[in-house]
Amino acid sequence: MTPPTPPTAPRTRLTPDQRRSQLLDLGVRLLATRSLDELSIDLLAEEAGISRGLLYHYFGNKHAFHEAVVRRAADDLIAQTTPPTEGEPMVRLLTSITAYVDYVIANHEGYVSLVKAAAGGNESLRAIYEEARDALNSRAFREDANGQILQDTPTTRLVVRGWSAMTEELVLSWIDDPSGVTREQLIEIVTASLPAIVGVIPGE
Amino acid sequence: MTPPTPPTAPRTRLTPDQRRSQLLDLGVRLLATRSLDELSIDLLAEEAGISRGLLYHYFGNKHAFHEAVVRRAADDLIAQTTPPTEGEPMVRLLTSITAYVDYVIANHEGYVSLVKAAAGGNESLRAIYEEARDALNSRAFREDANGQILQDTPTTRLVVRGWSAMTEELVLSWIDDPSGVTREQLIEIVTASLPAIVGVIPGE
DNA sequence: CCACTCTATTGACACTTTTTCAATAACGCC
DNA sequence: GGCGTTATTGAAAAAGTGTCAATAGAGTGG
Repeated sequence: MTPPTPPTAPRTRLTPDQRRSQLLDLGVRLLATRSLDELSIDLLAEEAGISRGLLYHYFGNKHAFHEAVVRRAADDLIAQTTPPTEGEPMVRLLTSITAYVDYVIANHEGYVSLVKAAAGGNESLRAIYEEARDALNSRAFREDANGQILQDTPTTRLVVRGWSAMTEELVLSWIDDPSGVTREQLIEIVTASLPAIVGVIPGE
Repeated sequence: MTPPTPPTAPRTRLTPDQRRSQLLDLGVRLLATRSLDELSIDLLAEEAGISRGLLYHYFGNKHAFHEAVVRRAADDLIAQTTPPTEGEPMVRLLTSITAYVDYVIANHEGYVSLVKAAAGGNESLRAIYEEARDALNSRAFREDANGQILQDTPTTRLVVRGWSAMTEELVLSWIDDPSGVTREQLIEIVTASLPAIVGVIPGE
């Protein structure tokens, strides 16, 4: 029941960089509509119009390919939510959170796949995700001419990790079912809860 | 390069309940150190010292086996953290959180398995996890003779979901690296942050 | 203590997906 | 227009999943 392959598809030859990019982009795109382990080499090769062998040539094995796709998605997230480097700290934080929320809204499917892939995956996948999240988190600590929002202590770091897990859960749950909460309220809740939680750290 | 299998391993015959238990326990243990799709039937059968066929006999297919493993971990969590039904609401919450934290400390492996599988898995796996988490969360809402802690509105539910994701992240991160925070402080942070976050919900 | 029966357990086989690799054929260069 | 480099392919091996008739523990009755 092989679909009648056009006699012999004319093979197109790209530069390694072009090909790699094409495959990663396609991977990210496909990931939005299925889970990581449903993203088979077979499927990808067919969608890309290439042989399976080529994928192995570029990425070595399925797992490495998945890793590259997740890294691509994570980089995309970071790139599209870069915060301003100037302004009042709280304003910068608000801007950063707004960018994050809007990114998740716009790339809902893809973001869910990223999170799922990372959470359910092995060490290396989780590491990529951790790295991305640290990049987001550290924005709350970043120091600049206007001073920084939070002290950088181990406990604060821990609490910020927690806050960021909460943020992720809130945004994703909200998208599933806003139940009366507006985007603005959501952003307000997320933003205001950071100082609220940090304020709860026991003095030493 | 097959390791020299002892001529023919003497087959041991257990009761179905014993065997099922053995396999589920092993499954939970193995899942703690690898991802769901690295938990192959092959690996499990080898670790258990049985044939692959036996796994299929008991669980039907790989997916059903995964589901059974996750359900096992979830049931264990619920059973071991039943909260008190009496007392001041805040005291009950504290007791409940303490039980949760101690459970995660004591059953780190099993809990990690549960979280990983749920986050990375499909609908049915996530449902099992959600069910367990709802059972924990609803304790914060449970009404009794002493009144309840929180109003039960959609927004509050949303925020509690977030809080609970934060709690999970905090406890797991803390176990990985306590960096100076004591168990008591951790519990205090987690407990105090629930009212702190709820207090941040915008009035309407 | 020895069949005998019941059923837990196995092993070999069919099928799907991943991985390997020698052979092939685009494209740039002379 | 021929030539060399190397991107790309296709076929076949390997690994994983699922099926099922055949095998052999372990308790039971004689």
